[in-house]
Amino acid sequence: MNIGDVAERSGLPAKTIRYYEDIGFIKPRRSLNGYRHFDEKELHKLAFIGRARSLGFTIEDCRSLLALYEDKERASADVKDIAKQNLKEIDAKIADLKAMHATLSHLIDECAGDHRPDCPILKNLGQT
Amino acid sequence: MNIGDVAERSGLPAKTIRYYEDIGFIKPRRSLNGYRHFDEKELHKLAFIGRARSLGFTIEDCRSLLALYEDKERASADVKDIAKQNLKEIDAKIADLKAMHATLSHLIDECAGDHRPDCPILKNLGQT
DNA sequence: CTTGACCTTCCACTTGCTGGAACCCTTATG
DNA sequence: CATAAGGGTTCCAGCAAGTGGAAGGTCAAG
Repeated sequence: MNIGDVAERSGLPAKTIRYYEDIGFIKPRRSLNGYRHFDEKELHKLAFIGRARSLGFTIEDCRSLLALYEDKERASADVKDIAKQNLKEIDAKIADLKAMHATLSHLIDECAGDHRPDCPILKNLGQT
Repeated sequence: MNIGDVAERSGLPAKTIRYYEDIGFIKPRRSLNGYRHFDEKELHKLAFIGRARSLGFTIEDCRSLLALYEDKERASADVKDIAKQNLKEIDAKIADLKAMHATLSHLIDECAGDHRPDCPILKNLGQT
């Protein structure tokens, strides 16, 4: 497979795949013409990374998960720890966003939103 | 005020304040020794930006909000539009994070988390 | 006089890509 | 055979929104 096929099958842009090679996730062989040549295993690995990324795992998380994935001896507890840590971060982000939501929607409700210059949103932001 | 005082009173790191000068939010005068010299107005502006940023407004949003803030003729509707757009983005982020949360906590629940190598989290990520 | 706390500038790095330029390779068509 | 389209390659730059650090100037106290 060339990079375009892998891009299509993994759902990742070709640029991203080259980037993932740069940072050492994959090491595809090269054809005589210099093109990257991917096998199923690498496609699989890229798809794995793509799914992990879409679940909010960082690149470094992916590195750990991949290592665990390829280590037949690893304990599921190690993986669970990473996932749990990730879940905690997700929870924190949700809490933050909810607080923002509350403040902002309160301000929006109070704002007349007409042509008059009086605006509680700016008033609030400007409070020293 | 020197930058340290402003940093303390605004809650922004000095580095960030210099950065905000770089991108044109403020133009503090300089003392003879080259130190930045801030007045209350600039402190106020920085605090305004800090609050807006903590509500999730981007730097570009802040630029618009500041312009509106300093324009006595502006209609509150303009401000409300920016805030509403922001709220929409917050909602979308919350929805995304909730979806991640659901998937991940489901996987975590299914994972034994012991020393055995069988792990549903990796199994799921590896599904081609 | 020296120490330590400030301040200055500038450059590099972060995260996770993305865009573009300039160029090479392959295949199909006029 | 020329050429054009549509792959591929490299490298360089940039995004947001700062953060870290080096190298150096300034100021007040002991």
